[in-house]
Order: sequence, then C-alpha cells, then structure tokens
Amino acid sequence: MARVQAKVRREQLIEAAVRVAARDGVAATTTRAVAAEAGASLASVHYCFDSKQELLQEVLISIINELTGNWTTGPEDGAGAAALLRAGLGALWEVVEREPGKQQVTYELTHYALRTEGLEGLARWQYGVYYERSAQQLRDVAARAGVEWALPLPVLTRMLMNMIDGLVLGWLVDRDSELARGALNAFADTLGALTRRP
Amino acid sequence: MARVQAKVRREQLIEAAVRVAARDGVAATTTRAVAAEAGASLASVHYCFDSKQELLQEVLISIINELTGNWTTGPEDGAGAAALLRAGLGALWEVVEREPGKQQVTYELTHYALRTEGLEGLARWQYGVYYERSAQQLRDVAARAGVEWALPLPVLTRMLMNMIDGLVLGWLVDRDSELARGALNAFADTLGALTRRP
DNA sequence: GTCTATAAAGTGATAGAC
DNA sequence: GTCTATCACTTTATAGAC
Repeated sequence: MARVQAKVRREQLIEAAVRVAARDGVAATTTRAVAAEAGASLASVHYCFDSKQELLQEVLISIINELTGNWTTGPEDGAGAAALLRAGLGALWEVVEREPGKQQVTYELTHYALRTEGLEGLARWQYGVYYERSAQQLRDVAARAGVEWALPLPVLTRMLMNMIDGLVLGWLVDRDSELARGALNAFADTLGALTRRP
Repeated sequence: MARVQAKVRREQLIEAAVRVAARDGVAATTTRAVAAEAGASLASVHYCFDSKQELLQEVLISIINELTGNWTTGPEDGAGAAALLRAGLGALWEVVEREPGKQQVTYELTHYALRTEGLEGLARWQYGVYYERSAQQLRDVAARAGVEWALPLPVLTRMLMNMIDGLVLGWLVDRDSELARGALNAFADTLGALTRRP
C-alpha cells in the first residue's frame, strides 16, 4: 500500500469499517476485516487507532453525522403543522429505507456503547444529536405553520424522536414499508393536531 | 455437579444465561460464562444445546415470555380510553424500569438475530408477540371504554408498540424516567383521543 | 450425565525489519 | 508509514475417561 498521511489513512479505515459494519454487522467488524476492506495491513489499523474501541466510536460518529445531516424542511410556508410534519418525516424515511445496514449499525453501536466501560457517553451523545434534530424540526414546523405547540417541547421532542426510532427498528425487523409509512403519517397527523393559535 | 435430567439442566443453563446476559450483555454471554454462572462444566452446555446460537434463542424466548406475560388491564370499566391506556402503559413501564438489563438483552438479541443466518425468524417472532400484545391491549381498551378506534387497528397497533419500543430504548440510554413517563402519558392521551362513539 | 483436557479457529494488539 | 510475523489470549466445540 502506498505511503499515505496517517490522517488520510485513518479516514479510509473509518470508511472501510462503516462498509463492513453496515454489510456484516458490528460483531463481524474485526480489525482484520476492516484492514482487508481498506486494502491495508492489520498493523495499520493499530497504527491509526489506539484500539478497536476508538475505531468503532469513529464509525458511529461518522454515520450519525451523515444520517442526521440533511433533514429537509418540507414544503413552503403556510401549510399546516401536520402537512409539514408529514413532509419532513417522509423525507427522513427515504433516507432510512435507502441504507438499512447503516441504520442497523446505529442500534448495534448504541448497545455496544451502553455495555462498554468508558463508552456510555457515546450513546448519550448519539441520542442527544437525535433529540436536538427533532427539537429543531418541531420549532421549525411551528414557525412555518404559524402555530405554537400545546405541550412542552421536551415532551413532544421525546415523543417524536422515540416514535421515529421505534418505527425504524420495527421496520428493520419485518421490512413492512407500507405499514410503517401508514403509522408514520398517522403519527404526523396526530402530533400536528397538538397545536394552537399563538 | 450432581447428576440431573438433561431437561432440568437445560432450564438451569437458560436461567444462568439470562442472568449473565442481563448483567454483562449478550456479547459477554460466552458458553464459559454461562457454565460458570450455572455452576456447571463447559461441556454440559454443549451437551444440552446443539450450539450457542440455540442457547441464545432460548434466552430470548424465555425473556419475552416473562416480560409480556402480564400486561395488566388497568382500572375498572367505564373509564375513558386515555385513562385506560395510561393505566396499562404505566403498569408496563414499571416492569421496564425494574429490570433494565433484561430490556437491553431483548434489543441486543433482536440485532443478533437479524445478523445471524437462520435466526431472522426469531426477531420477527419477537416483534410478532409484541404486536399481538399491543393489539390485544387496544381491543381491550376500546371494549372497556365503550368506544371504537377511529383508525385501522394495524396502524394504531404499530404506533403504540413502536412508540413503547422507542421510549424504552431512549430511557435505556439516558435513564430519564420523568421525561419518559411524561412522553408516555402524553402519548396515551393522544392515542386515547383517536376514538369515536360506536 | 458429568467431567477434564484439548482441538481448531478466531481475536486484539505488538515487535521489529524496511 | 508500512509491512510480515507472532504473541497472548479467548472463543466454540469435541473426545474420551468416569
């Protein structure tokens, strides 16, 4: 393998690890498998990372940053809260169905982090990002629809985010897209009704 | 170890495996750890089970049967749908908070099953049980409240079950009981409003 | 049915030449 | 920075005596 800056090689290894994890699962993401996927030697993994744990941490950060990057804002202003929520959730759902493997990895790494000493904070960071994005979406919807939420934002944020999380997990198990989208839309309408004129 | 019927020893090993998995995680549930927990030899595990995979399958079946056994029906007839849902969900939540480790195991084994050839059906069975219990709860609530649901039962079932699943997972990450219960109650009220006179 | 001992195949991590 | 070779350890599973 050509001589490359450690920083560059590090990125290559993270991307390789993401591919392996998405395709074969976190349990099968061994340092050897990652090295092979990146076309590098086993030693290069330990040269670029202090430990496998650090590599997996970077994998989660990479996936979360990618998946939560662009939650679209939906249709034009003036629409109702429910319609705006439907549009936003629909866009999010397309991302989910496009790469099921990556979605599975996010859950696998959550549980890995929760069980690994010194990595409990990673799972909390992950869900913190989720909640932040959801809260942002709720504020945006309210502003665009010209309404205010009838319940405390933290409660609504948690309902929204955990509902999505549960729907995704449920879909990963049975891949019933029709039912999942039906529940997603029903939830959007239900949540959208929890508004009042300011 | 005393001479015991294989069937009895099998149950002892499953119970030991449940304890190890709940305490240390599925990844740490090795055949050695289970044997030690049960006070048996390593060979006894392979005598009672064809493979570690079969043991873990039994662990999931055992936990699911235990956890979904008694979803209480809530207060007396005549109450509103929302109140009945709150009562039922509140009782379920107490079970959740009582044994976080076991809850974590249910998720870990879902993902283990989804990634293990020949075990995909186990995850679908698990969630099938969840959905069945949720549907039953919804039918029961409607009957007791003297109302009918305004949306198709499969959609409501999926909303209810996946909402719970997501709330539990979220709670496992940050252990914020107050917020989780707040979202749970808000969801019960929201769902309870989706009814009409028959 | 139970055990000790061991096979056979992994694993993360490191030494040291280049 | 990169590699091969290897260490030290763990894993599932099995053989065979009792």
